[in-house]
Order: sequence, then structure tokens, then C-alpha cells
Amino acid sequence: MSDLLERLRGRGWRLTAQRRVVAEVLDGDHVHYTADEVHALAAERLPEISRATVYNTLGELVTLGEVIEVSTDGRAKRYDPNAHHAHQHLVCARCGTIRDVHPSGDLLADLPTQERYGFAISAVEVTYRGLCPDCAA
Amino acid sequence: MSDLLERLRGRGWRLTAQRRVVAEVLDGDHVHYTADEVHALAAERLPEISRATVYNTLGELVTLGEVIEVSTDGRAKRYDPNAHHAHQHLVCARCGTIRDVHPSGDLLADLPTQERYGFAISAVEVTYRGLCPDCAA
DNA sequence: ATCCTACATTGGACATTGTCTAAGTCAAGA
DNA sequence: TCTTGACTTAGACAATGTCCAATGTAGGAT
Repeated sequence: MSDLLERLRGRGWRLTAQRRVVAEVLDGDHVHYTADEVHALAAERLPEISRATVYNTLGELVTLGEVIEVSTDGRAKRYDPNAHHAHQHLVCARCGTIRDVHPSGDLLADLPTQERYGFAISAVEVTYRGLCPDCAA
Repeated sequence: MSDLLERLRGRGWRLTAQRRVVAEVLDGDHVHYTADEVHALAAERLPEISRATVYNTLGELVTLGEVIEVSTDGRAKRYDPNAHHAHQHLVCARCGTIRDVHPSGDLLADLPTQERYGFAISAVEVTYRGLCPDCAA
């Protein structure tokens, strides 16, 4: 992720303090924050950053394909910076924790043509649900 | 679905006009309404029905396993009465239309043990995304 | 058939998450 | 350094969902 800013600048992104802070917050492994969490963490470094800017920046990162938006349930969307490695999600039904997982098998091939209803399918998402060790205890 | 009310009464459900109307609205094939749509349709038959009751009833039906809650994206959840046949969903990324589909393959077996992080996995959901024929045109 | 009462419904306030806008600010090229 | 169009901000607004106290009622008991 350290070269993310470089990549974005190459695409004509204007590099502002706010965008830099948001990108820094998303840096790291197994990070799946909500927009509000990103805002809180960003505000630790840049207290005046507004919610609107965080939403804007996250939306741009999603559009650019640098970050994936994960809607686990009715709760807030989470943002996953691990966009360059195909993966799926394992979600705790109780506390909402997310882990990245890598199932085997060709998910797209599993859907017969006659079940595609003429759709141009562009993505397959798999969500495994269950209780994490802490919540199961 | 016609025997749904019987089944629910057998479980001690008090049968009210409101609950009957909500169940009737959900009756049918390939129905994936949002809570607000259910409320609007129910209100056609029972104008005084409140939003709270629709939310309560949908929640109960989900808890009882008669209806499945589908969170397609950041939009409103949709309610799928086809709970007794395992199936997955095909969603149009543009208009939000949902079709029920039945992929082959054992999705649960596709996740290696070492990728389960000690979770007790209880469900697997697959969402295929793409553009429906209308939106692709 | 009528009465009781626990359960269901109602309306509206409230909460959460996200979007939009007008006005001010600033990064970066000239 | 100047200029300008893109960026940020605060706060109003919107969409969806939850909660509560007051009221109503289904269905068993009498």
C-alpha cells in the first residue's frame, strides 16, 4: 500500500493531507473498517477532517479499484484495501468481524448458462457466515 | 406458501390481520421486496398497517426461518420467501433486480480447514453480480 | 357468548448511515 | 508567485431501521 499514493498521483489525483491520511489508515493487513471508523482514525492525525471527505475519498478509492466495499449485512459497509488479491470473506454473525479467505474451485463455472438469465456476470462474491471462536464460547 | 399461516399458527403465532397481509404479500415466486415495498403493498389491503409492524413481522419470519433476508448492497434489505429451497442470488448492479439461481458444487467444502480460523460456519452465501439484459442494452 | 390478559399494533421520536450543496481553501502547473 | 479548478467543510437532508409507551385484540377460559 506504500506505493498507493504514487499510483494515485500517476492517475491525476490531487494529493491532499486528507487523502493521505485516509490512505494511511487503510494501510495494513486484514483491515476492514467502516467509514466511521476510518473517519475516527483519520481524525486522530488530522482533527479537522470531515465525514464528507472520508466518504468521498473512500468512494474514489473504490471507483479506482484500490479498495473493495463489503456489505456484510444491514450494518455499515466496510472497506477492504486488499483489492489486488482475489479473496472472499468470512464474517462472524455476532460481532461482525471479517477475515479474508481463499476458497478453491471456480465459482463462476458453477453457474450453468441457463441460470444466467442473459446477465453479463462480472463478479462473484462469497460470504461464509458463522460464529468466531470468541463469540461461540 | 399457502400453508405458511397454518405452520406459523402451529408454532404459537397469534394470527392477526396485519400478519396475514404481510404473509400474503410475500406469497409468490421470485419475490424480493424491500421492507418499504412490503409495507406499501400491505397498505393497499390494510391501509392502517404501520411500518413498525411490517418490520416486526418480517423480522419474525426471518427468525422462524420462513423468509431469508438479502443484503445486496448498501440499499435496503430485501426479503426472500423462498427459504425452503437452497439457492443463491444473481443481482443486477444497476437496477438491483434479483434472480434466484442454483450453482453446482459444494461451496462449504471449497474452504480449507486452515482458512476457517476456528469459526463454526453455518451458512454460505454467493452473490453473482452483473448487468441484466435490460441494463446492459 | 363474554371476559381476560398476554401479546400485538400503532405513531412518532430517535438512531445510524450515507448524500448533497454552497462557500471557502488549497495543490500544483504556468 | 499567481491562478484556477479541484478539494474540503459544516451542516442540512434523505433513507432505512429501531424503540417505546399507549392502545387494541386474538384466542383460551369461564
